[in-house]
Amino acid sequence: MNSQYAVAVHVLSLIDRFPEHSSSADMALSVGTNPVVIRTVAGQLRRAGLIRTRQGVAGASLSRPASQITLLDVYRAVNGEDRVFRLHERPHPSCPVGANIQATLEDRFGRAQAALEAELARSTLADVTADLACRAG
Amino acid sequence: MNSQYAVAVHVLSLIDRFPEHSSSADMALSVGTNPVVIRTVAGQLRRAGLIRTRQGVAGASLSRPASQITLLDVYRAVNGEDRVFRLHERPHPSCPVGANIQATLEDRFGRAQAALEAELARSTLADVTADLACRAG
DNA sequence: TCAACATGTCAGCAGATTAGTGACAGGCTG
DNA sequence: CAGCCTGTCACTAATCTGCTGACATGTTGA
Repeated sequence: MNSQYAVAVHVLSLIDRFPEHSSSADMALSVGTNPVVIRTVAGQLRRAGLIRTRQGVAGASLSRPASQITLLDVYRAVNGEDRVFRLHERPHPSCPVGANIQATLEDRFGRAQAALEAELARSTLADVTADLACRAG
Repeated sequence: MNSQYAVAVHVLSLIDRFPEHSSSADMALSVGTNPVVIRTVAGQLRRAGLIRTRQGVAGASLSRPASQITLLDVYRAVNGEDRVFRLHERPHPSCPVGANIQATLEDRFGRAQAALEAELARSTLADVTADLACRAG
């Protein structure tokens, strides 16, 4: 898993708390990376319908309230259909184990993925920014 | 996540069901890879205390019953302390968001990781091999 | 004893992934 | 129209991934 997910949550938190400083240059300072990286992540969030941006105009805004954006939404926006666990590619079809291991693993790994996503769905962006405000004192 | 985890479960299933064909060469055939890959994964499983091997002697054996080896044990054997989600490295310490985002994400991502691991702990190697036997008919 | 074979481990390779960066087309605003 | 912004591309360097040859070391049976 690349760190784009963490960057995406960071970016959304900035847009929620400091919309007046949500240009790619400003957010790049807070995230500690290049503005192009911010614009790339913002593009994924925009295509997922989580934020609104306008070419040529600094800043971004949330498409819906922070309380209605879950960490699962962000995960899907950044990760697409990728799963946490990967299968090996070429198990031997003539071996009783090799012939069936992929289906079995897909089942078990799928349950783990579902548990992960269910937990992500329990946190919203509002929870995150409330937590940030609490920590900032 | 690399596919070593899937390979590790495959290897353990082979050792459980066909211990007489658990040389690195035989298992490499079933997994569809090079024997060195099998020996590397087997080394991780051995260091984690899940299997026993002897240098110079073909084959491996489980260190304890398959019903007492969970998929979480295998995950930890192969993955060490690595977590599914990565944080970005250099958030800005002077920004209220940047200064606290890592702690917040560590908390939320940690819960998701815990949910994932709890689900993995619910499956044992015995469950996997039973499933394989069922599918093989 | 020794030939044959096995494991354990390392080094190196090619291809994919990751993060960062410069460049620039195109849009907005005063 | 000057200046600034976003969206996107191409390129680089570093890292990761899977595979493979090589070889030291241990075991076994003749």
